[in-house]
Amino acid sequence: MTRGPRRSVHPDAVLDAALELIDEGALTMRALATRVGLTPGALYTYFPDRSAIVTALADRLLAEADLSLLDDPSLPPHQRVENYSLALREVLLAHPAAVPAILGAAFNGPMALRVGESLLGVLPDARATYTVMVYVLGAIALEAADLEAFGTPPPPEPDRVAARRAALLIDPEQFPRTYRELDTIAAYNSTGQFRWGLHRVLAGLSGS
Amino acid sequence: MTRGPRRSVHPDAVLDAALELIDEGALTMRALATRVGLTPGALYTYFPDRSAIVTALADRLLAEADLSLLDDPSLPPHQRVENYSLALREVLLAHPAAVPAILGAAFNGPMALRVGESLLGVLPDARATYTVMVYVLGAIALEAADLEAFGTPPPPEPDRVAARRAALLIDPEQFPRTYRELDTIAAYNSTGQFRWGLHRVLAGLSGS
DNA sequence: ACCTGAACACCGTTCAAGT
DNA sequence: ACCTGAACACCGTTCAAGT
Repeated sequence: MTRGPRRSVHPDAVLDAALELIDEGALTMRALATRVGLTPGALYTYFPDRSAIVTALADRLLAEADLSLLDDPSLPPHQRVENYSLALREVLLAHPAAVPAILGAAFNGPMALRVGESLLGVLPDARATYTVMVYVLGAIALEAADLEAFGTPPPPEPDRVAARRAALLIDPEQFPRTYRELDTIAAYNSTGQFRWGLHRVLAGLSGS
Repeated sequence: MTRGPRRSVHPDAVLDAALELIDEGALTMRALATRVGLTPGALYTYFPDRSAIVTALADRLLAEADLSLLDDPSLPPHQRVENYSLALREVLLAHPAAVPAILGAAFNGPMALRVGESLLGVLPDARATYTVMVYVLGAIALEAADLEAFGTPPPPEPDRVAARRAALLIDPEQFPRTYRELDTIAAYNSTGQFRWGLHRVLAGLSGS
């Protein structure tokens, strides 16, 4: 019974443009309006305010990670969690500037609910589920912050690790333990470290 | 040989005022200048720009958690990590609005380096150290985001858990597992969940 | 060096008026 | 309902000029 669209642009097109602008470094209502061919005031018939756009965007980004990775019955539970976590990490790190919004806003959104429900099907109890979410989102948040320091698009991971290693100038007298671990520290923000930590976390949750 | 101060206010006083304004909900250069009795432009003789203020503030906040908790030789390593983590959590959750800045900025700061060095004295290897930092900072970030939804000062933890529980209206048909765990989910942002998860993470790291 | 006053180039949001 | 044009009340930052 709904009539044809009266809007000149689809709300999803607004979110597309918003994500582009976040990736480019600055999401403003004025730039967003220009990009979709509207006047700033017109955006307020699509979303009540700027924060509603960011929230909607965060939830949509969360939806891009394939949730069915958690359901594959042919794989052991920990493998499913790892597969989904890696997928989520990839999706979110493709848009590092949007990550802070996700931690703040979207984990109350509708998609976050679905993620939680699926995770509960794989892990022993709710506390374990939350512990994994904390680790995965925490790692992604720290990586995203670091990633923003590089250009856009950022150089590949090995180059980033090498650049970080070269930038770490540590006084061995003052920070002897740090100095000894510089190679590992330079690789903190890497897929390898992410997986290593996730394995340890899951191991700890199994023994409970 | 340095002469007496020529500045009308100490840089630390600028940071004090900046933290107040963050806690009140909005740190602007203009409000900050007014609070310390200056004109906005004068702030730029103290800090090169707004982000430098936020970075300095984040590092100072990090310094408020007692690092010596990690060194106490009379306690087992895991107990020391827990004591410090709880102290850091308390310091940061007292200023939830400042937490995003800490994740983004300060973990390259001078104080972050000292935290890392001390942690390396307690935990087996650098990868384990980072895994703990990810868990602790991730949990604090998620809790801080939630805490900002409450007033200032926020109600005590049990009241917050109860309020969250009452707000969780879940369809048992669509989200059966979530529905079954509502009490636990309402307590995600609590000292108990934080400690439980930290114990599991540390257990996982011991077995490596 | 530190600070003021004033300006520049922006913001998010509102709202009467048009279609 | 959707949109424009214009305004309101802000921003961070710069800079000549004063001390």
